[in-house]
Amino acid sequence: MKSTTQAPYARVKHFLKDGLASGQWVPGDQMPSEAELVAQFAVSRMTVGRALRELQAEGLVTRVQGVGSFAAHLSRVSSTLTIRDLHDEIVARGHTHQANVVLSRAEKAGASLAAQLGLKSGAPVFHTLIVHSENGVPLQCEDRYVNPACAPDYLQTDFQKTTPTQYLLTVAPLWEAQYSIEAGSPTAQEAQLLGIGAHDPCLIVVRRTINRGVPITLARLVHPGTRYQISGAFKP
Amino acid sequence: MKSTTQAPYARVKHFLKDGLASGQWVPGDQMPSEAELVAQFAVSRMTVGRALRELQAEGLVTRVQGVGSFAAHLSRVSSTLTIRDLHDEIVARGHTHQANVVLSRAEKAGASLAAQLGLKSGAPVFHTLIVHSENGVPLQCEDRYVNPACAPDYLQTDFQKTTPTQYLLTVAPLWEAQYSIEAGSPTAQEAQLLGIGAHDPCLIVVRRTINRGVPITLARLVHPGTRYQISGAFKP
DNA sequence: TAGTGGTCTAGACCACAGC
DNA sequence: CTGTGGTCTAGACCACTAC
Repeated sequence: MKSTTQAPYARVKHFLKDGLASGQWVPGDQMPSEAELVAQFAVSRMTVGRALRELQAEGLVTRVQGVGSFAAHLSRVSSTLTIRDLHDEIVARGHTHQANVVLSRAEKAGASLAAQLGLKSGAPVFHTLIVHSENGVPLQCEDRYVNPACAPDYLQTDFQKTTPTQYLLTVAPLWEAQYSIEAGSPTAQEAQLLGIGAHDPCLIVVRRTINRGVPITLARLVHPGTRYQISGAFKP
Repeated sequence: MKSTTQAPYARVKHFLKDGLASGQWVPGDQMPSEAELVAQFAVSRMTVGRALRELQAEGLVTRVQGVGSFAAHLSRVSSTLTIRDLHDEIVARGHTHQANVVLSRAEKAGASLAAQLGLKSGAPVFHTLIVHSENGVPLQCEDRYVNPACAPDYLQTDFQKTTPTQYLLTVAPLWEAQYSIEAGSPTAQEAQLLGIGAHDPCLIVVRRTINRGVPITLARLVHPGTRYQISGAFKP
């Protein structure tokens, strides 16, 4: 497929996208029906159907069976937030990554933690505290609890070579995650480990990962506000 | 389509998803070819093609023409970050939203700002500073610059009723955005407007919006760390 | 050459909404 | 009833990769 000769479904898709971008159809407007597009572009219904289905998946079009296709209301603009493994992220920048394992042991879960990992209060959990550095500068303090049932060999991992995220992806593909991102102050220990002041702003990501309904891990990732940011783009 | 009787393409898709979730295919493994799935499920190639194409769009499968389909490496886990309009977000929680317009005027753009908005240095830009409150509590300080060419009537908007985001969506659908999220301290003015201490951690989102290659607006959104967080989920 | 994915067609049946 | 989208089929041609 040459770049100058797009596939028919792509031509239909771009035609509709252009119309949306130029305001030809404003949110709520009814868009051409599949039959109209079939006639206009002299293609089969499968082809225009694919174009519309992909636009729907991208959130640009709303379709209702028996009614029609409509320009979507874009009051919610969704972007793609990519949570990369920190090791990959650092290496991709051409820098060196170093992990300092502060703590790695089994503990008894408190009530709150047990609830979040789907365990009974007092059940054993794995706990690691690792400081990740980029070119020697502390970038993230990773405080993580792991459900032993999902990763019995977790504590035997050499976290200097394999990040917990990488290891956990091998034992259980990541199929569901809840996260929250907020700004806050580090704990006294975190401030010391990261080499920052007790009141320096930090970007804190809390992430809970679940595989097939079973909670795997709960992580609190603390980053110095001056050294780390999350960035991304929204491109329809 | 009954919930107990899935569409064929969905059955194929779930079969492959289950296999990936259970580790039947680990990242890098070759998955069944279209022809094999056609035989196994007794469906047409279009149907298995759709299943595989959607899995590819979800980032779970990598496909290479002439080679095959493979379980994707999930080192990058992408989630969907939804940037909702703050007004909608507050109203959705059943709370009241109030906007306090601190500043609304035209200014001359400095070099850096002009560059980011694609203007000449010294060209006029619209500048608004609005404090958004939820149930009377300041939640966001919105410092925004707007390209006058894209929204000539911007300053005539009643920001008590319509947020800048809502207005800008009407004059130009949002087609591209770059954002960064970081933790930092507020400026002295922001601290005062938000009613927080000068060193309280804040979640700062900087967003630049572009429509059809033309920069529309640049916004700095400062939120008190104790009152605001971004949350979301990753669900394949 | 054989196997893979990428795409298209022409028609079909169904479910649903509105008149 | 008509018009809409939701889905499927059976076969086809092409481009690419590997051998």
